[in-house]
Amino acid sequence: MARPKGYDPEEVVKRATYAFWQHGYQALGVRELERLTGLNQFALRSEFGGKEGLYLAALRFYSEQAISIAMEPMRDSGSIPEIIAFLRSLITDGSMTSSPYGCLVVNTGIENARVGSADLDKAARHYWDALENCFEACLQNALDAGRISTSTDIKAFAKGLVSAVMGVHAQNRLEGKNNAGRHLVDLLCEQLTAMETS
Amino acid sequence: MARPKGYDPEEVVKRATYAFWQHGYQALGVRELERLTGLNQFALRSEFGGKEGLYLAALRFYSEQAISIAMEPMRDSGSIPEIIAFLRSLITDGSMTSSPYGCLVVNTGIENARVGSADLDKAARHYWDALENCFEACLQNALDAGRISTSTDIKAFAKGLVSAVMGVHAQNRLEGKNNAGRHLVDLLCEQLTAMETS
DNA sequence: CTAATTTCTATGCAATTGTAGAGAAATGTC
DNA sequence: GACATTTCTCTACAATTGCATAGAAATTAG
Repeated sequence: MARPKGYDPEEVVKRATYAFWQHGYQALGVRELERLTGLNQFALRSEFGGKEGLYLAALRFYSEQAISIAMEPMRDSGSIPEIIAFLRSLITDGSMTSSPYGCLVVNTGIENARVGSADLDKAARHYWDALENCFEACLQNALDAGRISTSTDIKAFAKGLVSAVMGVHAQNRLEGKNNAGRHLVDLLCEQLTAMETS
Repeated sequence: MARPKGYDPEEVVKRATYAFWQHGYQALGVRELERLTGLNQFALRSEFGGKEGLYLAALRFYSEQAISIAMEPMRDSGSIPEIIAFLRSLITDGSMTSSPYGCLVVNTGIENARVGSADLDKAARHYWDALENCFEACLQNALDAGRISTSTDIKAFAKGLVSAVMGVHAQNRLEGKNNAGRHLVDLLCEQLTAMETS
């Protein structure tokens, strides 16, 4: 009935994600993007809605992956150890949240790419909200279990951890090493451990 | 002997700093840059070496200002309170280290602007080294005064604080509010205070 | 006033940007 | 094999990019 596509849409999104992750949005031209993803110019428009469309697809892919995989252990019955494990995963080989290129969502927000920022802002906000909720749930579980002080401001602490995660990603990207932010991770883990044992 | 310049070089660098700070490097075209700085096309080349040259001048200006002003209290006889004051300045109106646009050095590093990265990397590294040294000196002073535990790994802690500062700036830029990173600042200040009183 | 020197304005240029259109190519159905 | 449908390649286009050249303008020295 029709000519088959010469590419795998999923694979393309995956490759696009890594490409934007590494180079950013503006610095990556469509021709280089086509080369890196194996996409042709026509498909970039017809299937993904051009450079901007593919960028949004990449951002959603990254976000979904990170939320469904990296944050998963924290979601239901997580507590302090799960937070610590997540923080450690930010600087551990093999984790998708650990990269010499930092975090796509952080990079996107800082580059402030002049894309139609409506969908873009929404995707970014959704990501950080998910992370904050995970931290908050874990802290609440820890509090319910009597493992941390009842005087702890859980919401504020969760927000603080989110910013710290951004710091780890930023440090990783600035140094081009996926474990450059390890000292901040250590610092946070020590504080979490101290909260628990006191 | 010659026609006088129609602009104030210092003022131009100042305005360029704010412009790049806000818009980033790539997203800011030379024509808009000229408009925002009051510069003309000829002067941009002859006096500053084009867009890239002005960018480097802006980065140096920002760095020098921050190092000589914001970090100054930490430099000589600083201790824990001086670190706390610096961290608070990151989210305080009127401080040059507090901005809804984050930090020029962080933004630069993350955008990974494809400028001749030799000078650029050097400027950025110098900035973070200066900050790390300030933190380290303050912690050393605190340790020498017996105000914190001798088991504290001062160098590691200082490095962790630097990453945390990046996180505060990132959060500020992502939300477009100069105090968005306040929860991380609170978290760090609490930890520093706890270290001191224990 | 003239000349010399520097700065400014105007125009343009080669390169790149993202996008678009037209015909060729490749498939399944008849 | 012919057709319809979808995908792909090729070319091109308008816009923007940063940069550069040339002549005009403004200032001081003589």
